[in-house]
Amino acid sequence: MAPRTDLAARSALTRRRVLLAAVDLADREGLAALTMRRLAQELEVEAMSLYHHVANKEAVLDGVVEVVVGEIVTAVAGVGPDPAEDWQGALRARILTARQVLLRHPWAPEVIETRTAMNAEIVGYFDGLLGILRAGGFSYDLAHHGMHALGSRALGFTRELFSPADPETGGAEAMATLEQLAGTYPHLAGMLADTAHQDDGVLGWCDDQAEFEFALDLLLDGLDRRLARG
Amino acid sequence: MAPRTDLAARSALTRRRVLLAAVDLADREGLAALTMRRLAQELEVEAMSLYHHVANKEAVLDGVVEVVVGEIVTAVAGVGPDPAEDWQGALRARILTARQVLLRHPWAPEVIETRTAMNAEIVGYFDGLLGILRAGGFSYDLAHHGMHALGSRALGFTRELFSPADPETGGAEAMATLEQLAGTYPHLAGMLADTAHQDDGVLGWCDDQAEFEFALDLLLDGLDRRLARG
DNA sequence: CCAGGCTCCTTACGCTGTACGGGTCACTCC
DNA sequence: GGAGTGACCCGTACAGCGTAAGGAGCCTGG
Repeated sequence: MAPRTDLAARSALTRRRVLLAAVDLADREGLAALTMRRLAQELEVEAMSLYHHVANKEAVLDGVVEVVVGEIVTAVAGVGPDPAEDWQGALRARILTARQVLLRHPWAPEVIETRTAMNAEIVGYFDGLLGILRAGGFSYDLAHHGMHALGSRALGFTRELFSPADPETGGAEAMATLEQLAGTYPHLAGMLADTAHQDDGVLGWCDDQAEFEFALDLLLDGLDRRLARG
Repeated sequence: MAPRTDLAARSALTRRRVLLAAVDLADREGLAALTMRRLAQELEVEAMSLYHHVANKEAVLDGVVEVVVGEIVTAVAGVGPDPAEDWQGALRARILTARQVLLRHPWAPEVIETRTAMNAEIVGYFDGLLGILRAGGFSYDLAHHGMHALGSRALGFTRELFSPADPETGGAEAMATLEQLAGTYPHLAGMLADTAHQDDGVLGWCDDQAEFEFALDLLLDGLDRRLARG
């Protein structure tokens, strides 16, 4: 029964549409909600229908990374100074732009880190970064080391260790366990006491953006010295 | 039926025994094999019995991190020079020792990065690192930035982006896709050509240990300059 | 002696990814 | 024009996951 004239209305599934829906779903409801059934539901389709456009769930995850990195590639196009004159500035601008994109997809780092193969978008992005270093006078060897040293930071993210799921109560919680153990952890207690009065007090004192830039500049400076050293 | 005199023989389940078995299982068969049923089977027990010693699977994962970091804490005890005289050497020695421990548990980084709360072992380890920086003359503020900059490297690991599951064929595979796209990715192609003749050729040219130390020294040097700068 | 509480087991539920076997459409080619 | 062909989608089913609920045997304290 049920005349399926709605086929056109649903405008036909494509790999692209599946992947965009997956990104959208993860953005709205988190990575855990990204299941094949839920994704299919989002596209008003049955789960098994997805398998005609993607090989399996891994392929979906590969695909969403492709989409997100595509966003990055688009966003970084043309930003920053001329690398031949200021490679540090050029690299810095690109990486901070990439970070802005990833802040819109907080689930993406977790997915990216579980990928084992590159895709065209990623390779292209890295090739661009490498081009900046080369324009700045880097040897292939030093550039290679530099890219490794940047690691995931090159894509604009670093995974914070033990960041509480709920920053609201998480900070206070960590604070409490720390205070009651101040005797056994003198240095942490000291650091806490030192920074407590200059900020709001809880572990929310860590400014992600500032820490990211601090570490990035540390690395860029270090690379610059290696470059000057020859 | 089945007289259960074997209770003593199985020497009674404890939280500790569960966690050690979990670490052992992950070491032997990988993280994917670490399921509640499989773990129970390892301990010659039914899955639900585990829940009398651990709250749930998350608690198991918290626990294995605790065990692994415990190994690290034991391993780093007393290694390296006196931090008051050589904080860089002291920090370096500790971190490289931690790395050795984690190389024995290749699945651990993935678990560690998904934890949201600290445990006593971790806090203790970090307090020790902080102590080294303080002995080296760091302000609490700079030490804090430094710890963030080190990130997971402080525990001896960094997650490589897109490292192939099978390094054997993975490198050659990446190589192949790269070669055929040399035109569109000139810098990567150039780097490949440059390094190909000085090593075995495939992407196995990346020496993890060397890259880790390069980046670590970059950061330590950078911190030293910030320290000297005041 | 026996009540209570650990420990452990059995069963079952809802969820996951996905293999398999269709059914229905748009199109192509004789 | 009618038959075939392939793309697309669905329904059902299975094995495996984490874990809630309840029951059985043993150890210990009153």
